[in-house]
Order: sequence, then structure tokens, then C-alpha cells
Amino acid sequence: MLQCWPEVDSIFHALGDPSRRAMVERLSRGPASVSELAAPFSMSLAAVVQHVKVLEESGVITSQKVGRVRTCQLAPEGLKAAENWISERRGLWERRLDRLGAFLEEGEASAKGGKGK
Amino acid sequence: MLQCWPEVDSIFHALGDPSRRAMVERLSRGPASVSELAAPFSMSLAAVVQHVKVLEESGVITSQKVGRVRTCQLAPEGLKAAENWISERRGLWERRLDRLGAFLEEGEASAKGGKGK
DNA sequence: GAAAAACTTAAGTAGTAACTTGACTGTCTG
DNA sequence: CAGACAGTCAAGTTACTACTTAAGTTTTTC
Repeated sequence: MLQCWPEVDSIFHALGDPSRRAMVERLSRGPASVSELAAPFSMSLAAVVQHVKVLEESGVITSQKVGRVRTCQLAPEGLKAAENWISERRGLWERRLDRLGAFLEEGEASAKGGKGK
Repeated sequence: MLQCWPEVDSIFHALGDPSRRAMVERLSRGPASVSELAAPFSMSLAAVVQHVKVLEESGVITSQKVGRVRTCQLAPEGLKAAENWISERRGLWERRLDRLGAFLEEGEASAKGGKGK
């Protein structure tokens, strides 16, 4: 269950850019057209389209075009994959810390018991 | 509780690089020196040091130097911040989807009741 | 105390990624 | 159907980032 998500690479790359994260933020409040996504930015529409493409290819969003407007929305599974990657690494490490803590307490206890040194 | 984590930017930037994510992966299994982190890579030690610096400045890892060796370890709070950012956006969007689903079902029910059109 | 280990720092290079401009394609509106 | 709208495509430019090499520093080992 750990291991092998080929997508994770592209997802983290996608989320690595502040503009794209701002777009994700916007989309978390509801679907939006490309122009709507572009509105808060001072960059060209073409640049936004490129960001949208990166987000879509990584699986963080989906989009469909009806008429002349392309509507984007968040793809929860994409975000979930990144979230899982993080939480698994963090989990491994925190469990390790817990075991270490337990071990130290045990050691302390037996040191007391043995009246150490 | 939403809003304002100035660090989130640098954390996602740090996690955006595959080499750095591999280092996080390694560190999730336990602390390691810079040389140990470098071992799996074909890049120079200096390059690894730079990655370590990025990870540390973003708050994803901490490190301390004793003697001539610097030991690195994961900083769970850093990872947690990124994890929270993702899960909050995802949460917002999924709750939205749920409400929409409920609304559609309601609509369907009343359509049945009203013998629609 | 000389040599090696484990970084550290600085400067430079190469490749990539973000952004721009300009021309173009569909689609809607009056 | 003329014009505006919403987006797309293709180059080209700029800016950034990862990486290198080379010359330190500090600690450890023999």
C-alpha cells in the first residue's frame, strides 16, 4: 500500500508553484472557468492556460469545455494522493519517535530498578 | 484556523523536487547524516547540502551538527502543515460535492412527487 | 601534527519552467 | 454576418534552480 504512485511526482510538482496553489485554493470553493481563474492574476490568459494544463495532467483538477468556455474543478483523488504520501512518511517517523520515547522511559525505569551506575 | 501559514509556500516548494522528496522518504525511516542522505544519489555532496538547506529552511526537517557530522531528522509539524493545507482544500470541495448530491436527490424526489415537467 | 573525513561556502553553468507576444480557432450576440 | 469572447497554439525570452567544481573549515584518526 506504500510504494508506487507514478503520479505523485507530477502532483507535487504541480503544487510546488504558488500560482497553481492559488488556483487550487480558488477551485476548492467551487468550479471556475479559465478566465475566472485568471482574474486574480496579473499574468496573461495563455500563462493561466498552461498552469491549468499542468494541474490537469497531474490529476489535481479536471476540466471540460462546453461551448467556448472551459470549466475546471478539483479532483479530490489527486489531492488525496499527495496527502497520503505526506501522512505516510510522517506516520512512519512519528511511530518511530513513539517507540523511542517508550524505550527511553523503560530504560529510565530499569535504571531506577537497577539503581544504575 | 484556515488562512495564514507563511511557511506553506516554502514547504511545497521544498517537496516539489524529487530528490528532496526521496530524502524525506529516507528520513521517515530514521535520522541520517548528510553523507548518508547523499549515498543513493549520483550528485555531489555539495548539491545534497543545498537540498538539506532548502528542506531545513522550509521546516520540513531539522538538523544538528555534533563534531563534524550533521544529523538530519524529519520535523513532523512541517509535513503536517502541508498535509493540512491539502486536506482543508479537499475538504471544502468534497463537502460542496456532498451538498450538491443531496440537493440533486431532493430535486429528484420532488420531481417524482410533482410528476415533473 | 599530518592526513583524512565530513561538511561548508562561493562562484559559475546548464537546463528547465514560467511567462510573453502574436496569430489563430471556435462560439456566441446583436 | 460582423464583432466580441473565451480559449488555444507556437515561438521566443527571461528567470530561476539544480548541479558542478574548487577552495576553504573543523573535527577526528593515526
